[in-house]
Amino acid sequence: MTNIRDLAHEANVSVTTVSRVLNDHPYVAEEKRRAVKEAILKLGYIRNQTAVHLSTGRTKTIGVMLPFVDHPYHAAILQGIAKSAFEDAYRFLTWQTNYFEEHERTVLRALAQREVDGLIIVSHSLAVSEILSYEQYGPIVFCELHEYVSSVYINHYTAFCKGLTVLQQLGHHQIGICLGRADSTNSRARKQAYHDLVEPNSNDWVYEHTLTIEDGTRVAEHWLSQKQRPSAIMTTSDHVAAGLIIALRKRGYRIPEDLSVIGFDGSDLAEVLDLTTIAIPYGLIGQQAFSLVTRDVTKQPLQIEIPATLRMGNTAAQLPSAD
Amino acid sequence: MTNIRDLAHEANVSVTTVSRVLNDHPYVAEEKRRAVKEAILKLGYIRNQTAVHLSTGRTKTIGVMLPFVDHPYHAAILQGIAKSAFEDAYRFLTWQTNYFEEHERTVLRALAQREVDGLIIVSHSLAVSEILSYEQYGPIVFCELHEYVSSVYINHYTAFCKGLTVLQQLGHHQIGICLGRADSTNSRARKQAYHDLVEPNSNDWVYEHTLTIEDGTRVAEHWLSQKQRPSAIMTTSDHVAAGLIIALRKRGYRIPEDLSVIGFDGSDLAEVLDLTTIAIPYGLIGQQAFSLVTRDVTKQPLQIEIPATLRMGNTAAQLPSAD
DNA sequence: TCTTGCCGTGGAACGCGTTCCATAGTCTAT
DNA sequence: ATAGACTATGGAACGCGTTCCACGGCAAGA
Repeated sequence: MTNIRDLAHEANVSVTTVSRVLNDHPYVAEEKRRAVKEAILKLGYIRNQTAVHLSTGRTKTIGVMLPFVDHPYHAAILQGIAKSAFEDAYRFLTWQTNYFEEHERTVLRALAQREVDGLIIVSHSLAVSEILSYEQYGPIVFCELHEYVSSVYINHYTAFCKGLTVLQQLGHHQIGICLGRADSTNSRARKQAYHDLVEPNSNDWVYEHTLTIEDGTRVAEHWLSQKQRPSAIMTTSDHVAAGLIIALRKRGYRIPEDLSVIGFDGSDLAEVLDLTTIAIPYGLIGQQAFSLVTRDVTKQPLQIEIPATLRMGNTAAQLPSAD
Repeated sequence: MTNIRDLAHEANVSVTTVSRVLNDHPYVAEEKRRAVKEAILKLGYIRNQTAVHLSTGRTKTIGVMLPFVDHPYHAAILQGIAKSAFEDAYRFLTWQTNYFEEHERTVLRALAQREVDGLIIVSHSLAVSEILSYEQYGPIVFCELHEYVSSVYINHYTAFCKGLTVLQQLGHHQIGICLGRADSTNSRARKQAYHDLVEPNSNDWVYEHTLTIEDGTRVAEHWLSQKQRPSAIMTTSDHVAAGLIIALRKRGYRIPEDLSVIGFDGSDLAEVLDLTTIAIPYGLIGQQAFSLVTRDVTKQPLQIEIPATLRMGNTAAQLPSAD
């Protein structure tokens, strides 16, 4: 493989000059610049990026930690990252952790080992403090809100409030909610919204550990088994809403007449099923996270809130008989 | 930053010995091994991977070229790649090309520049010959069938035949199909199946350029506008099927009574809508592609066919009035 | 006793681009 | 005329882990 020294020899210049030509530095006479370019063509030289990485101490690569690359929500964020990264001639490495702590540590180690210049943490199960102990090795950006830490986030409290308020405006008083992982930051915020706006004390209509379509069908079973049923449910995600709706329709129930349902995400699924949902611009989260992780390291942590908007479909309706 | 030479000094051994300890090579006295490990702890040494990459000439990283990271089909393949890569302590770089040729060339260049050891091409628009001209820099694996090239593929001909045959067995004679990109390898195979099994000559019921939910609604419009309508449509993807079905149901048509529809992919969407579909184990494609791209370079190209299976839902039914 | 062969260890080269520092010529401002 | 600034250019160190090669010691087989 021909290298920069071969080029220097061929073009009768120093390696420094070759490097300058390669990097479009000024201070190279036009004549020599041409000579180097000819040598590149003649010898079929191709820059070895690994050498550049070692030499510069940067890889122009950022790491992305997420639990599942093929969940619509995470894939959409990834899409935004991919877009921004490409525009800035950055690369990104993706790690799918399945929320396993040991897998997450692999990602952190990669940062320490200089495989990546920075990290975007889309979702995690490790303690934030453990993650932040790696900040000495490079910038870390979260896709959920943490104090004093760079983050791009959805305000799940206000987002859930939007959904709950609409249900109340439609006359619903008996409202349930679905939550995802029990102890996550997001779930806590959502639960808080529920307690503040709807049910200060009771958890009878809080359906936990729901994330997938199957979980949605489980919620349906649960709802069916209850003596006192909510007339509306604000769900974790469009997937859960879909599973819930499909399962109930199969049993002969009508949505929204028998149960109003609001999804969350604004995914394809919501479109197909004409779900009323809280739409989140996930691609934008990825783009903003990328811009945060690549910006000047010396700057203060920045927190960017991404807006959630209610999108009306036909799965949430006026309560037929107000009691 | 402490490096291997600092360690050698601290532990009173040579850098060679340190390297051996780091890599679990034999031929290191237990005593020295311990001394090195103590030095690592004491100095807080962390291996610099970029140096390893330069030194070994390998990055243990493979590149993935795909048009969109957030399309379910591609994300599912990515998921399989992520799983296998993690298991083998490999990394992967993803490039989202949007089918832009210049973006695709960026990926090829990355291989030549040794950023990655090999490439998985999930889908592409560049000519295969141009892509293969980069094979000298590392293994390239395709996720669609190409002669004499390592590929992991779905036999779209037989897969489509499965769907078409079922429709015929249900009594349908007037069958339409949806295709994706007009000139893609997959579309050609699917069209061939259609001409061989159903309509040797006519293209009246071949709906092209369909990929998304919106495209599905477009197909619905088209179908509605036709005097002679097919009684069944085999679609490009579950998304197209979903768009088509939803649009027709909105217009008051019944599926499958008025039109039988078969999807393709076996996605979440199919599950939700209870689509009859051709299910593809996309994760498996990713896993196999990974194992091909990382296996012994000297071996012959290998082609692995991934099976497609018909999954019955309730969107394809017996033709009510056989003519 | 001599030859192999294996264990253990280290020096030094290697992979390769970047960049600091020194040198020198040219031009402008004082 | 001279200090200072700018243009050009190259030598050599640097970043850092890997590995080839040489060498000494020791045990087993001939």
